[in-house]
Amino acid sequence: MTDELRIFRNFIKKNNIKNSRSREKILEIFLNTEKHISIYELHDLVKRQYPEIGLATIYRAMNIICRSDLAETINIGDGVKRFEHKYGHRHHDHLICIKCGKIIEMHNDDIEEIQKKMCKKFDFKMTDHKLQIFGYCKNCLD
Amino acid sequence: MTDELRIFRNFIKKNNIKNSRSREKILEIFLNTEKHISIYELHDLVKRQYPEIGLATIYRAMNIICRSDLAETINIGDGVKRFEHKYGHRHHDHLICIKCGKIIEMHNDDIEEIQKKMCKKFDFKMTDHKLQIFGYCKNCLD
DNA sequence: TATAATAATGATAATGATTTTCATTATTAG
DNA sequence: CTAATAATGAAAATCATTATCATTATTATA
Ligand SMILES: [Mn+2]
Ligand SMILES: [Mn+2]
Ligand SMILES: [Zn+2]
Ligand SMILES: [Zn+2]
Repeated sequence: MTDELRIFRNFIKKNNIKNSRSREKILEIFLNTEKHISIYELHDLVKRQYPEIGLATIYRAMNIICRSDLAETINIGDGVKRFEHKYGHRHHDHLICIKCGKIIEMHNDDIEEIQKKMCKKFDFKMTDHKLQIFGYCKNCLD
Repeated sequence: MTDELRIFRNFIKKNNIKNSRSREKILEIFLNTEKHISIYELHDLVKRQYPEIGLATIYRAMNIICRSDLAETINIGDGVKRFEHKYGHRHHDHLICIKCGKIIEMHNDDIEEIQKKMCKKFDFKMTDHKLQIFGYCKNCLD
């Protein structure tokens, strides 16, 4: 059994949620993609193997998967939530190509440090942050 | 006439848009608030002086005001776009209190510099970026 | 294993922000 | 002043997401 499945089942047990075949299939398919994936795209993927699974079930499953800390959402401002793996992936920021939609992941410790410093300056207790850089990726520069 | 009104009328002229009383009133009221304001809130404000102005007109006006670079949108992830002044306000990032909704503005040149460096590293041509830090403001810490 | 309690499901309706449509009104060039 | 056309408000449409509800699946326990 994978770490992720173990974590998921633990979360299910701890929260008086019942097990469900569908939900574990959704988790499996989500974990097998490396995209920043929307509900709609994930539903499409899931339907290929399990055509009977409805959209609402994907919403409900991804909600629980996020609460179990296996996924988190990103919002690039186009009105659609996307999901990415959280387990085994350290915090990172995103470079988002406004032409092709490509999302590049990056991390920089200095930025993180300065952020903390700025929070201290404003007596602000940070719980989370997101840095998104919009522009053109390598391939989309003429 | 204010700088802003001049810029606005120039933009109107350059883009074959007709002048409109309502639109300039919306602009005026928007410029008189210093909040990060939603369409709904702005409509409420506008209705006090001009009860006949409809919601769609606020949407249409703010869209043009943004295109004229007098305003820009921020999206703090609650599904509602907010607008803030752009003219005469340099770029800044936001600390967003997840309890009371307060938005603190901050700017740090080092962060901006590192961002540019990271873009170079990935051959990415930045057009825009946003950094949002979520947490608790001074007043909301117990 | 059978059963009762209850959570999960899919279809569909509801919601909320935003956009579009359309008939009417306002602006503007000539 | 008039014709052309953009702007308007009301209402309908759209789109992502959430809630509802009757049915099905899971699970604890008798
Ligand atoms: Mn990512
Ligand atoms: Mn601001
Ligand atoms: Zn690209
Ligand atoms: Zn606060």
